[in-house]
Amino acid sequence: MPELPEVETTRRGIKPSVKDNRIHKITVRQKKLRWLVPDNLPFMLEGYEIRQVSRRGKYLLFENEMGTMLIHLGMSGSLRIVKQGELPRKHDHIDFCFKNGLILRFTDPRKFGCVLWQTKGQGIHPLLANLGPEPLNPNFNSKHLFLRSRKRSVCVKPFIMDSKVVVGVGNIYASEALFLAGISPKVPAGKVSQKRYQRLVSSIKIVLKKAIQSGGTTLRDFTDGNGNPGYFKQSLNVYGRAGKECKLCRKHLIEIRQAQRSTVYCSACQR
DNA sequence: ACTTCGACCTGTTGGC
DNA sequence: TGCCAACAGGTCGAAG
Repeated sequence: MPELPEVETTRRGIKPSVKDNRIHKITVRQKKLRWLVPDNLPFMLEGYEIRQVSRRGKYLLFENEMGTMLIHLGMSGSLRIVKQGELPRKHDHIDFCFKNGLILRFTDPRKFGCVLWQTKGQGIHPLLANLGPEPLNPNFNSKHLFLRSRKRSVCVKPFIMDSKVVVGVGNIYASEALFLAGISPKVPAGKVSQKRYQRLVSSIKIVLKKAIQSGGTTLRDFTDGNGNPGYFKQSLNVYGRAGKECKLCRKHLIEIRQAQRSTVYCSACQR
């Protein structure tokens, strides 16, 4: 479900209901997620206020005086604010009940997401330790991509989807950014010039910013934490449009598979 | 150090 | 209409 724009949209949606509010009670109905939900989670969160709601890549970070809870939404996860009394459905795995009467509800049919805890003073969490730069930060630039890609034979699309290279660029926005940059997803990362990486960096930033402004991409059921869908789907040029006409040259868009993921691109506009 | 691939799950879709 | 394989917004960790 979520790439960076959807995670960021979720963060902005839930933050007003969560930040500076005190957790009263946590209910874990399913602790078998990608990793087991730690048993000490209630002990670390109940009775404390959430001081900050931030994001690193696709991880949402909830900070209190004891440490930080990490939530990843995987492929099908979501977080939303519900009113007290709203009954949990089949895949509603965790409720964070706040003193203000609202509930932060974690849902994840496929259970690829995770909810973890990092105690303050224990250093950086291993899952965050080797992440690349944030794509919207200045340290994500053409020099970074150029240097990291030298002598890499992997194709440029899976390369920019590697979270050690840059975080937050998933299958939708990698495809879209490569289209905007006019770069074929099949080019080996190590053969792309720094000049072309400059175009790619700009495209990634533009696509992500625009998607965030649109409230993310709702393909099936993504909403922002308060039930509102995202409107970026109508801006997609290639993702989900295999066989349709390229919006620039009207040639039919091609679909291939790279690293077990589908890639759609225009063989005329992307070289 | 890099590359490839299986694994983790459930729900939806498309072809027959 | 029904069945079943293929596929879906992610990414870790093992094996080569």
